[in-house]
Amino acid sequence: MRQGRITIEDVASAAGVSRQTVSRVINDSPRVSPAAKARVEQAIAALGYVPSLAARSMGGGRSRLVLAVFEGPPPGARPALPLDRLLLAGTAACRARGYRLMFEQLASGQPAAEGKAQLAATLGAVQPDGMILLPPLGSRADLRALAEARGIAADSLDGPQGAAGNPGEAAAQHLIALGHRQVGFIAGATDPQVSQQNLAGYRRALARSGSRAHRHFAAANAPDLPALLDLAQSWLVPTIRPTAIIAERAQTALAVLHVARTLGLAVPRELSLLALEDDPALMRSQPPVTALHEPTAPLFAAACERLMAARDADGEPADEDAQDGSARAVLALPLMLELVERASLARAPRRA
Amino acid sequence: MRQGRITIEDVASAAGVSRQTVSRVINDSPRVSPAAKARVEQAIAALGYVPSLAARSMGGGRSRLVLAVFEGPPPGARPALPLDRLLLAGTAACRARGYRLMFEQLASGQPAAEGKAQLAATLGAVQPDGMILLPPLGSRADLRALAEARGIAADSLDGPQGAAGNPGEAAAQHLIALGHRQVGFIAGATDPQVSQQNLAGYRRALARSGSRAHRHFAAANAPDLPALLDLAQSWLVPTIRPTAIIAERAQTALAVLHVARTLGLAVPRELSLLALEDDPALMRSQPPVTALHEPTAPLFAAACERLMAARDADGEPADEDAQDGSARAVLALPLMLELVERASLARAPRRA
DNA sequence: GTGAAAGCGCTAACAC
DNA sequence: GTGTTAGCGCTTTCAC
Repeated sequence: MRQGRITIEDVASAAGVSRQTVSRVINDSPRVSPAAKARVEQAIAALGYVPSLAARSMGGGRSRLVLAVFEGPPPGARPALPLDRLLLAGTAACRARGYRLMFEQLASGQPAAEGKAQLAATLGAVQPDGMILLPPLGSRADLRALAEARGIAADSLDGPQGAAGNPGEAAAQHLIALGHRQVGFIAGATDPQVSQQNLAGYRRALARSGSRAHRHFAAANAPDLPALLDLAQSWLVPTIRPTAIIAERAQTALAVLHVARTLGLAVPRELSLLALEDDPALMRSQPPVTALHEPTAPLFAAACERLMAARDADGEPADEDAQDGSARAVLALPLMLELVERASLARAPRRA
Repeated sequence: MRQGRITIEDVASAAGVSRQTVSRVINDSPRVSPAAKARVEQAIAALGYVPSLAARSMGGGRSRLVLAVFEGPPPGARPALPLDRLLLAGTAACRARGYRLMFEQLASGQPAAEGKAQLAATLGAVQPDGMILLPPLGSRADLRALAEARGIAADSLDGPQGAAGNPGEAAAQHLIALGHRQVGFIAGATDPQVSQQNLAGYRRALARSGSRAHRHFAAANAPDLPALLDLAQSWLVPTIRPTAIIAERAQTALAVLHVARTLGLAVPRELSLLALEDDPALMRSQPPVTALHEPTAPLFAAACERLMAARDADGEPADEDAQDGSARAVLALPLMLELVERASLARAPRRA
């Protein structure tokens, strides 16, 4: 049993009011006289009172908890999600509104039914006010139903609809719009499925534009550094070479950049570079490399916000973040992608 | 208010017992007749009953929550901690015992008093059963005191004592023990302070051995890829060159490996390579690169275990993880470091 | 072995 | 505006 935990009752008697009034103050209900409010607030500060989450949850039916559900990585592999950033962004967003974030990991290989059972147990135990299905769980209607049955709001990063786009396709389109025909693509995403989709999207975009570059300048697998350098070399040395390259990984883009510089190819004048993953290192390279990626962490924070706002049914959103010098733009339709414009993109040179 | 939430009462009446008996079953207390236990368990399964965390917390004074406290990264920087792995390992460890993990981020630049106040508020609200101070917070006695005052067990990755070692020094010693004199070091850790310490440790070890290599083969800052390749080149081409190189980052080790191969230097026969960070990519390189690092995630999971075991005061530890082919060894004194032995280390060649 | 009673700290619904 | 009364779903303590 907790030691001399100070409760709402202590505050009440210290302030000479009933505990209900104290409750009203901490929930800033409008119907409290300024005088009483002041006394209560002072007592709270003096005693260092903090309301218990568990008690509030029991009493009021609101747990002030948001549950983030994700699919764990297959054993030995790295997670496909930037969990560290999600954790940072999510806890911050929740804190700002007095909520707390909890993560639930569903085993990856697991049959759907098992994951469902596990989630059901967690929802029952934790009783979060809201649940966020992280990719690729956003499409799991069964999990959504689970929440709905319990009166728990569910959301995902794709927004309520689930209209995620294809980064590979968008990137290719963007480059094509800049006049490029010879556009290369180097895969390497953590999740091979994601790579598949990006590659397919890239191919579609190029085919639509009438280019055939995707037959020569598409690398499907994730080579290690030596292979990567060789690959870039083999693409960039010949006269007929890509004028733009899309790299799924930031590291890959950096490696290509290195090769280009070695060969005396000017970036972006003679070669445009676009990464499908953002990373601080892209900012510090020479020149800084532009990235087009799904802004997972911000989307996650936004989802947290949505859930909390829905519960609280009030307006005031939390604070927003600062800038870092790169130009950022969220691409319009058909997808939620962020283009972090730096200095590695240019119109295609006259003769490719 | 939650819909038709099924409670312990529902289970009790379904099983024809008092709710007390149900409580005994879910807490597996010994004093329940097998018959009653069976009926209750069946009712639980039939109804899909899950005890509410909040209610248990209120009733019993145990929240079954573990709080992990970490210092957030400075804005724009990446976290020094492998938060993603911590999240994975921690949630798994806690799950296994029916606990849940929560993270608390203390702003990095923040004055100590503010962080303390924030943590105090969180401890009050969440009332975790245990708290883990992640590096470098493990040394903050004030935060520990906060927990103690509330009867909350505190722990950190260094163990109760705080006897962390110096990976840079240990790595250098290990290589020296293998006969190397010309040992190089390339920094690049996320946290510059960590780099400083590793570098210092490396210098100490070399100085002790009488080598002067640290005057020529120590790179203090984290160069980008091109600079890195140049650096490796400049070290490895001359006749007097390192026979072993320590790299703080896995990526760095890989880059050096590439340069060595380009130059026709056999790894590990002519050049040993040791990374101070582990990464799946090290496993897949040619040859696989050995790593010596603080096994943060396992240590974290162990800390969770310790806290939960202390609370539960029972013996049974949770399941342990599997292997992946690399040989692992936890170095004895004076530090908690894990040597993931792969194939990039050998005794120094006859003439350096 | 089992049950009845009390209480954990809070909020919702009503009084006043 | 403020206080009073009920619970929320569990565990504890103590009877039986």
